[in-house]
Order: sequence, then C-alpha cells, then structure tokens
Amino acid sequence: MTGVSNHSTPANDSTNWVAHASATLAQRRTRKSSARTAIVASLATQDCCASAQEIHTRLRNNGSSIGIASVYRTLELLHHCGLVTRVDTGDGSARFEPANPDGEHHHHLICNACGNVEAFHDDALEAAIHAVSNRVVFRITAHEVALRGACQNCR
Amino acid sequence: MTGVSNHSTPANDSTNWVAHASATLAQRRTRKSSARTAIVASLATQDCCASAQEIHTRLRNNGSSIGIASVYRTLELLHHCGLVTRVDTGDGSARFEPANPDGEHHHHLICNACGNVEAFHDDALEAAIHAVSNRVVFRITAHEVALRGACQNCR
DNA sequence: TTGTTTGCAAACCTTTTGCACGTTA
DNA sequence: TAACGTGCAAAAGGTTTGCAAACAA
Repeated sequence: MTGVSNHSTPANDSTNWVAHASATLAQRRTRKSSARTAIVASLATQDCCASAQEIHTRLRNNGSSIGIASVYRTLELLHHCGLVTRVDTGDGSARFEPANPDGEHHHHLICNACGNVEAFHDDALEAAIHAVSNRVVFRITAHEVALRGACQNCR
Repeated sequence: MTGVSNHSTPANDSTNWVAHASATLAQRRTRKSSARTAIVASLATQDCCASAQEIHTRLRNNGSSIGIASVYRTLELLHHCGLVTRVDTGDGSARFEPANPDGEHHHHLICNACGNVEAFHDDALEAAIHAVSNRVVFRITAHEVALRGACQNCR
C-alpha cells in the first residue's frame, strides 16, 4: 500500500474477511455454491481492486470453469451485502475489492499514463469527508476519493 | 448547488468558460466547426455533469443533426485540453462538465436510489486532499470525490 | 423434490473506429 | 486545394439477461 499510513496486515484482513463474508452470506437465504466460494476466496487474495474480467480470468487460470455471468452476479450480491466495494477508475470497467467489516477502507491513486492503481489512507481526509457528510442534505452512506496523476514509473 | 458553500454564479462562470474554451481551442490547430461550437455552448448550460448521450439528445432536440461520434470526439478533445472534467457516477456511462480555468471545481453527491447527482464544495476537504497529494509518490494532477447515499427525496 | 444457482449464448448499452462526404483555412 | 472534421454504420468492449441443465437443501 502506497501512502500516508498503513493499517493492519493484508493477510490478517483477508482471513477475517473470508469468514465475515461466509457468515454474512449464511445469514441471507443464499445457498453455498462452489462459484461463490471461489470468488470470495479469490477476492481475498487481492491487494487492491480488480475488474470482473480480471477475477474471471484469474479463476479460469486456476482451473475453474466458472462463467463470467456468475462473476458479475456474485459481485452484485456481495456488493449488495456490503461485502465488496465498487471502484470506478475511469477505464471503462468497474473494479471490485473486499470491504472490511469494521469500515476500515482506503482510497486510490490512479496513473493516467499506465492505468496503475495503488491504495492510500489518510485520517485527515477521512475526517474532512465525515464533516461534509454531516452537513449536506443527502444521507451519506459511502464515499470514494480518486487522486489522478503520474505514478512513480511514469512521472 | 447543494452543499456547504457556494462560489461565483453559474451564469457568469458559463460565459467565461465559453470564451475560455474558444480561446484555448483557437490556440490549438483545431478548426472552427458547427459541431464543436454547439457542444461547447450546450455544455455551458449544464448545472452539473451530463452523459454523452444526454448531450447528444439535447442537441438533436434543438434541431442539430450532430452525430453521437462527434459528441464523443469533441468531449475527448475538450477533456484533453483541460476544458472538461470527466465524472464517473457508476451508472455505466461517463459524465462530463465544464472545467473552470481557475481550477475552481466541485464534487458530487450521488443518490444510490434514483441516480440524482448534485454538486457540493468544501474548503477543508480541498485542503486535506492537497496535503495528501503532496505526500504520496504519485505526482497528482487531479482528484475526484463522490459521496453516495440517499438524496432529499429518497432518504 | 423444489427452488436456487450455474454456464452458455444472445442481447444490450456505451464507446470507438472506418470511411466517404462536407467544410474550413 | 489540401487537410481536417462530420455523420453514419459497423465494430468493439463491458455488462446483463434468458434459459435449460446442475446443484443444494
């Protein structure tokens, strides 16, 4: 993770997230299926966001015969359950990453030259967003910040 | 404009922006064409961001015979010249709005229920983003903030 | 068994591209 | 006139949907 501060380790987060996702899906009336299990496991391995197509390719490369439609349907389900965050990087496709149960999250640095995406976190920024959220007429439930420019290789 | 603070009036901004856009395009080797003139004029009437399809429809409704391809090509040109900001609201299409020459800009409140988009501005948020931008390894040239939730009608 | 979930293929929608024609300088 | 810009139509992605077969409870 690039940026101002780090939080807990990815490995620990991933393990917790898989368990949290399983529990949340179990609470719903959803059935246990190999496709969903595989997608949840695959999401947990990500450092940052990935597109549906990338997740699909990753699973097929690992021997799965999952269809792209199931990837989209499962991502929609996970997003609806608050288990996944949807990120728009402006490359014409949506990207997805696991959402931490405790609300801990990061934002994104996007390279306009090569499309590289990295994560960052900043407490002051979160505080400013929180303050704005309390002041506007909308009832805010989520937020996204994207910083665009040139990455270390492209600058 | 919804939110914490207002800045200069839309009418004044629009007029300035059309002049600024014309001047900027003239500096490039671009030719004056009716399609580009119409698109610039149409963009200037927007309160907030609009999709290419919406801009196209608006122009056709006003009697123009412009093609959708010209709308996309012109928006790309304007974006490349820094005259237009591209906004991703997550509805599957990019949205566009005039970019002020002085860097003055706003961010967006997006209603998850009805898709309504409104603008807001907050100085503390800008300051926080500026501070982060100076600290990360990327060289940041632009930023976007999206606050999601329920609008006044849907909350 | 019964309703859910799946993979495939087709459909859909946004955006891009090829091309012949019109327009600008 | 020579290059640039346009509208149209076709192509190219990404995403969604219809459906019969596979699967979980």
